[in-house]
Amino acid sequence: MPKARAEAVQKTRIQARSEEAILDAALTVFSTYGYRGATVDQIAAEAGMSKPNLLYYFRRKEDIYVTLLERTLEDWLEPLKALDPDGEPAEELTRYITTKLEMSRDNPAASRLFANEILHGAPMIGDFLKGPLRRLVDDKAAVIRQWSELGRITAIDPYHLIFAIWATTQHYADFEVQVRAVTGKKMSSPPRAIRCSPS
Amino acid sequence: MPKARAEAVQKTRIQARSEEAILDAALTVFSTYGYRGATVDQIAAEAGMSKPNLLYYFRRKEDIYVTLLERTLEDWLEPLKALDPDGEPAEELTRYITTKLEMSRDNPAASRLFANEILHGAPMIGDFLKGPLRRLVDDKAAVIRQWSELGRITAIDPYHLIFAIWATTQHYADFEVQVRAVTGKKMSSPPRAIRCSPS
DNA sequence: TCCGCTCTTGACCATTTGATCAAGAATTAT
DNA sequence: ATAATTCTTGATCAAATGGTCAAGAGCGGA
Repeated sequence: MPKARAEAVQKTRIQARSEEAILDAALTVFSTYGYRGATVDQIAAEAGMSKPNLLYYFRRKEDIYVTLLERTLEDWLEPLKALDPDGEPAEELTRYITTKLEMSRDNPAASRLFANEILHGAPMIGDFLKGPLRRLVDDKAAVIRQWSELGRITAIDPYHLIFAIWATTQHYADFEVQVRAVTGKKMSSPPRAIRCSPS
Repeated sequence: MPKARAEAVQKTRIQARSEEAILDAALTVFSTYGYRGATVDQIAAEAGMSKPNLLYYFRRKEDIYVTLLERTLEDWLEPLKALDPDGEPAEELTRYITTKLEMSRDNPAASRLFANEILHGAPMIGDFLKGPLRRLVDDKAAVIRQWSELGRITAIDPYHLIFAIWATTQHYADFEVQVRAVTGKKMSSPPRAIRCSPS
C-alpha cells in the first residue's frame, strides 16, 4: 500500500498517472450507467488496468465515485461565484448563462454525473447541497434581489431564476439523447439566453 | 401461467389488482433507484407479495419497467398534443406550461422515471423518442413557428422553446432534493411562466 | 548491483440478485 | 361438491459483482 494515500506524502509519477486514468474512466462509466449501474470491472477495463490494480488505488467503488464528485464540484460552482454584484446585471447574467451552457456542451459527462446523483436523492453529496451550495445560492440570490429592488432588472424571484438557468443549460447535456432524437442531430447552435424584458 | 398474458383474454380480478400493485410499487422503486439500482425483491416487498409471485405476473424485471414506461408515456405527451394552432398563442403556451408544471408536481416519480431513462441513453424508449415523440414535436414546432411568422409571438426557435419548457418544468421534480436543499423547504409556489415579450 | 518499496494481476471468496421450480393454497367453473 | 385452473411461495440455482490475497514483476535509491 502506497504511503501517499494515508499520509498525503508526495505521489509517484505512476500513482498520479493511474489515478488520473481511473478518474477519467470512472467519469465516462459512471455518467453513462449511474453509480449502481457501473461496475468496477468496466471502469478498470476503460482505464486499461486489472480490477485488483484499480482497487489498489481506490479501495472501494464508492471512493472512486466520491473523489470524482468532489473533484468536479468546485469547478461547477465557479461561474456562479463569479457573478459580480457591482457589474452590469444583463452582462453578468448573460456571462453566467453562457458559461454554464459552454460547460454543459464541453463536459456533458460531468453534468450527467451530477444529474444522476441528484436524481437519486444526492446520497453522497446531500450535505454539500445543504451547506456550501445553499450558502452560495443564498448569497447570489441576494445580489439578484438587490438588482430587482433597484429596478435594474425585471422583478423576479431570484431562486426560480437560478433554477431556470440551471434547468435550461443542463438540459442539453443531461437529456442529450432526447434532444438528438427530436432534432434528428446534435444541436449545433446553443439556444439564445432567455431575455428578461423590463416589467 | 395465466392465459391472459399470452392470449390477451379477459383478466381476472386478481390479475388486475396484482398487476396494478406491482406497477405502483415499481414506479416508486424504479424512480428512486433507477432501473439497475432497483431490485425485484424491493418491488415485490413494496407491492406486498413474494418475489416468485411478482415474477408470475411479469416474467422479467425488464418487462415491469417497459410496461411502466409505456403506460405513462401517452399521458405525458397529452398536454403538448393539446396545443391548439387556432387558439390564442399566449393562452395556449400558458396552459401547456401550467399543465406540465402541475404534472411534475403531482407525479414527480413519473418525471424522475423518464429523466433516469433518458439520462442513461434511453435504452428502452429510444425508438419512441425518434418516432412518435419526434413527429409530435415537429408538428407542434411548426405551429409555434407559424405563430412567430405571423407576429403573434416573439420570433423564437420553437424547438429550443419546447426544450426550455420541458427543462424548467421538470426541474422541480427531477432535482427536487437540490431545490429543497437550496431553498430549505419544499417549494410552495411554482415559478411563474417565463413571459415572452414581443421582439 | 542489490535491496526495499511500489505496482500488478490471476485466482478466489462472499454476497447480491434475477430467475426457476415444484408443491401446495385459493379460486372458479361445472 | 369436485375437478380444473389460477395463484402463491419456500427453496434453490446460476451469474454478476464488490472486494481480498498472495505471489511475482517492476522501479528507484544506496
